[in-house]
Amino acid sequence: YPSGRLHMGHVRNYTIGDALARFMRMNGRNVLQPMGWDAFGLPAENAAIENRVPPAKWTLDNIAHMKAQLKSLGYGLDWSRELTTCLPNYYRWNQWLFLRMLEKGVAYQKTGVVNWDPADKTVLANEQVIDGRGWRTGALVEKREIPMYYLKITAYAEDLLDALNGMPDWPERVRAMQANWIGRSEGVRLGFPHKIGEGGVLYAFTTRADTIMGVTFCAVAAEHPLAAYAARDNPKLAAFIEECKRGPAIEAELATQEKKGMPTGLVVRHPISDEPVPLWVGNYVLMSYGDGAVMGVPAHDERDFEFAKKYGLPIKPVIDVEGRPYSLAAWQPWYSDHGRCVNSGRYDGLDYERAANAVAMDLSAKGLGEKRTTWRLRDWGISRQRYWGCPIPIIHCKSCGAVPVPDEELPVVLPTDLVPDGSGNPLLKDTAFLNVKCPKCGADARRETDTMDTFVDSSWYFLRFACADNDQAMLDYRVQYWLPVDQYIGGIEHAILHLLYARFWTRFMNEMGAVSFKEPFARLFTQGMVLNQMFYRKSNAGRVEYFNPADVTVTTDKVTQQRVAVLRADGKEVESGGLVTMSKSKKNGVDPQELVDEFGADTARLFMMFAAPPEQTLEWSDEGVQGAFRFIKRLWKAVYDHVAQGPAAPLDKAALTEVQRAMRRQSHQTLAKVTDDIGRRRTFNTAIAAVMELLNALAKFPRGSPQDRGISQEALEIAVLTLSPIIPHVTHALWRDLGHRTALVDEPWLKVDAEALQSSTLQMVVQVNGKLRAHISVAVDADDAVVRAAALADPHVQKFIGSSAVRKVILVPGKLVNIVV
RNA sequence: GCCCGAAUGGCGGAACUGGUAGACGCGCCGGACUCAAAAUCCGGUGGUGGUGACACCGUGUGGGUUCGAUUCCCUCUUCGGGCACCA
Repeated sequence: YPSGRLHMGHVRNYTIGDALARFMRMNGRNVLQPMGWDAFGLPAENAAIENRVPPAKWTLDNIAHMKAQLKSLGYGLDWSRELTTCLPNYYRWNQWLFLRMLEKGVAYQKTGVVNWDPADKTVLANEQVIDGRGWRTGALVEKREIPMYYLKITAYAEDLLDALNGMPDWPERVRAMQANWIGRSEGVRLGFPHKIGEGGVLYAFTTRADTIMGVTFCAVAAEHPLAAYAARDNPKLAAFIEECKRGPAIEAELATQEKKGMPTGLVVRHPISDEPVPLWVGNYVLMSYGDGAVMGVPAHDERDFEFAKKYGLPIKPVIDVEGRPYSLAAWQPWYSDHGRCVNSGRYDGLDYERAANAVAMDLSAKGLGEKRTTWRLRDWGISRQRYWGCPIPIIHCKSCGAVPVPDEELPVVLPTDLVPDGSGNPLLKDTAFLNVKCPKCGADARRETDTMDTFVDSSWYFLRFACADNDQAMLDYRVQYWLPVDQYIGGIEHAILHLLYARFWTRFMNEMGAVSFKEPFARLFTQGMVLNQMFYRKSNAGRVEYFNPADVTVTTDKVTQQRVAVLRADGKEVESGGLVTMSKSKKNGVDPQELVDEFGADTARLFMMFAAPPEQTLEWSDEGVQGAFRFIKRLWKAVYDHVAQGPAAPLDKAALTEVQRAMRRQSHQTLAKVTDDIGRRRTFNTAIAAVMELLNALAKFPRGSPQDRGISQEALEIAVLTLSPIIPHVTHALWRDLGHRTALVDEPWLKVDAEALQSSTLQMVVQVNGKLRAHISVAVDADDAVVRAAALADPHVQKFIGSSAVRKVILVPGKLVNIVV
């Protein structure tokens, strides 16, 4: 996202990618490393409001600046394929594909709920709602229901879930998160018949049909039709329903709010016993999951238990968990474990599976339910009531309704000169954009002013890199050559939404025959976040302002021992928000430019790769930058000291001393380790450490004889070549200085000399009762008896054995001997 | 609240498949060089006790499995990511 300047997260991401690209290239692969700008979105509108500049200008200026920064870091990017999602030559294909989705019924219209700021008269993103108030106005945010477009990702839920099993090159944690997000639940849908209104059946989904005889109430969501019916002549209930509807739209807040409910005064009938069951409205029941209703079994569900306790509803235990006594006083976690049915009539004695099957069969015989699979995943709402996004290609006509824009009239071009002021979508005031003729009947009509979620832009951009120059089609034959992406690199924060949307989108394109594959990313690497301190102030009205940590001083109060953060500009206190991801909106990003200016791109790259393993969260600190810089200087000096003595003679491998053989062994061990660390493990930090060790060893190595010089030459070549993916500039120069005429970037990766790795002895450790007591040196081909004898013979080992009897000797070949006494 | 991770010296981290805890770097301490400082180079550096050899303790907490646990299992704590309109 072109936020303005690169931050350390970018440097981390692109250095991993560039180092891998260079490594793969040297290993003979044809590598395409592209770059593009996810250029629509909220920050541009916020900047526009603040600076009174059109989002287009702000965005394109940022792109120019950041492109220069990327170039200064020396990334090997193919700029001929550069993409910018806010330009019509890209987003026209969003519109084109959206129309295809409409035709297939994959895109459809229904109402959805949005955050409404009554002061600014505008829709707010979740990020812009803080403690229920608008972040600019501080006004209490309301919920509004409006028509929106949705994409039917739920139709792909099963395939999206099942395919995760065939993706071994995705991190386990990401697959687990996606599987849980899709959330397949096997259970029973059961009906509670009732005579409310014209009568009917209240349906609810449960994964615990075995507890059905423990139902003591039913609860529906505030949006449920039965709730609305019950509220018709019950003002208190109507008020409660309104309160629920105004409540939070964010799941995290919904799940942590106090559980509240109110009886409707109505009853439904238990589907098995036909007994009356009171019907409640509960703020913890989600209309978007299952049927918007739950059966209340307080004895075996923690939420229901809390709810029943609070409102004095009966609690009826119906599951016996290994004979453990049930107490009504307080919830015990094992109450929700599986067990055998009790107090359940004909189900008594059945275990979970048998009981659930029996209940499903009985319900099905009565026409009141059946087994069912329910998904947590919801359809993807893509409408945004916002200016800076891809226009949804729809025209609203009074007589024809919502009419798709004909393909030949695409793209619907977004005006680029508007300046939003924070109060509503400026497109609503742009008559040139707004007023059109209906494509069907020709009458005056109005253009759709909603734009698409920016996740749409990022759901297929990787495909477009293969054919960015094609202005006739969205994709072409070249996609087949390059895609799917061999190595995708992104932050762990994208584990669910972005990656799931891209997988869904690729499936739709596969169905259309546009691509031959269903999974867009063969290998996924999730880099850890770069964190920094975050500071903010909140006004009385609820407005929030963030401050750059560089402008804040943190001290510890001598009296209270509490840490106090003060903004240097005005000397007044700010609140600490702890360690969070670097982001533009929180103003806590660190610009790598200073690092590049002071130490150069190689130092910035080396330091970032050395600081931590790339998958791990990294708390930002520039301590240690000097170390990276120092190491590059040491490498430079080592090469120059070496070449100052003239060209090295070729090695005679047959006539090496023990010291020379050891040096050669380390050189090739280092080459093997770096190859494995980059090629397989992607642990650049340990690869760099290995080369540092090699250089340390070389510094102690004699350099008198021609053979010594030949070994030094080889060691330096290995060091320079293996570091080149990470620090390409310095190593390019040093490679030439070492006497090569070809550019290092075009050299093939070096091969390990197996002969150099050979050694006649190896070190083993000896433990007594699992504690390290001695090191022994044994011949590589020594058999177990010899190793065992050597271990027992060690005087230090003998001391610890003393007069005890040796009970057992455990021997791990090549590693250790453990003597148990 | 739910889902997914993480926790190792003063600091960043290493230990890849249950087998030498602390590689490598930063910082710090001592020394060399210098009129001096910086830079550079050499040596030391987990804690406790000991002149020393060495011993004991030590990987967030508490438990478990094992000849052996940073690594596996259970419990808890803290921190980070996600929770559908930040991207």
